[in-house]
Amino acid sequence: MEQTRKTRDTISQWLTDQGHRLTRPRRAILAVLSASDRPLTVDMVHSQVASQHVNRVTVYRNVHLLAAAGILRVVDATREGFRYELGEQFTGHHAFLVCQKCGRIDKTAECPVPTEALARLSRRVKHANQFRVVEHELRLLGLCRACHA
Amino acid sequence: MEQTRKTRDTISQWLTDQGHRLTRPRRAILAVLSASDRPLTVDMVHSQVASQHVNRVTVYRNVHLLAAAGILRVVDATREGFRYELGEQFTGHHAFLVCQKCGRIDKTAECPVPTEALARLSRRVKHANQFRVVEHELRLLGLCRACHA
DNA sequence: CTATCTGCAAAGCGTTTGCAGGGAA
DNA sequence: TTCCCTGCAAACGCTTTGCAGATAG
Repeated sequence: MEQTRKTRDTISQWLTDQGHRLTRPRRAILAVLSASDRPLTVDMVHSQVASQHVNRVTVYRNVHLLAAAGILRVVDATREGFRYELGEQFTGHHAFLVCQKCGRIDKTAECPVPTEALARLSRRVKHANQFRVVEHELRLLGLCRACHA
Repeated sequence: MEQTRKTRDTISQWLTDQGHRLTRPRRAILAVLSASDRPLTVDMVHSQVASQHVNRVTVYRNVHLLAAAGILRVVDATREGFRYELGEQFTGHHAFLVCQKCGRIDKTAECPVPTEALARLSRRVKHANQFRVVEHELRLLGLCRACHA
């Protein structure tokens, strides 16, 4: 995939530009997250890189590092610990589908929050709460296919 | 406060109707959550009821019970464990302000997600993902007053 | 060659569970 | 009086940390 190839190069660049090394575990972890179409927990990532002799602790340390480097986005816990996915600069903006029963999280193709309505609320909370909105995250809670069967 | 009084009676009713007892710890926990204008962690609740000899474990058990009973809404983790607030039937629908630095969570007065745009997306994911949307949660991420100073 | 990174083991810490005594209805 | 609930202590499981050896650049 040229697309995938490009993304991978961009990410590598991003990493090395910040003075981080491109190690074997990091390649493996990024490959798993790049190939996934939904946020993954540390455990999910680890189960896919364990065969390549990547320690669970190394996964923990690297998702933190990658998130701090702006390559990963922390999606959030709903059981099972935090989840991680590639940042919006790689995947585009979207909402989340969170299953209230099993905790599974998927992404939607689009986000229904209108830009100007959001901007209006951002201005309001800026004044009312002295809160500076940087980004937003819409979670649609409900039941996934497996759980409402 | 007549308003507060009414809410408290409603909640008590809700509890006893489901066969649960109205105990001293439960009154204390509900009083704290009712008085708060933002979601609280177990730790926050406990620190406010500890003086009344309510054990931390009892807080854990009761927020679970109250959430299962539909009285509390689980807001979510962003460090510091899960947070709880009264259900929307008591507080109305709103969005959240989540500080990316300190983890503080506040509520907004309104939610900028338009009903029909949401309904449209719900229909779409119902077909595309076989996912049934029950409710939604909009989180505005950024910096709170204390953290951008 | 050197500073960063990894793996292993152990510590940390928030949350859950077992059990006996206590209290609401 | 009965069953639900609470408190205490211990168990659990995920996450973090210390340290010595490995490795990218």
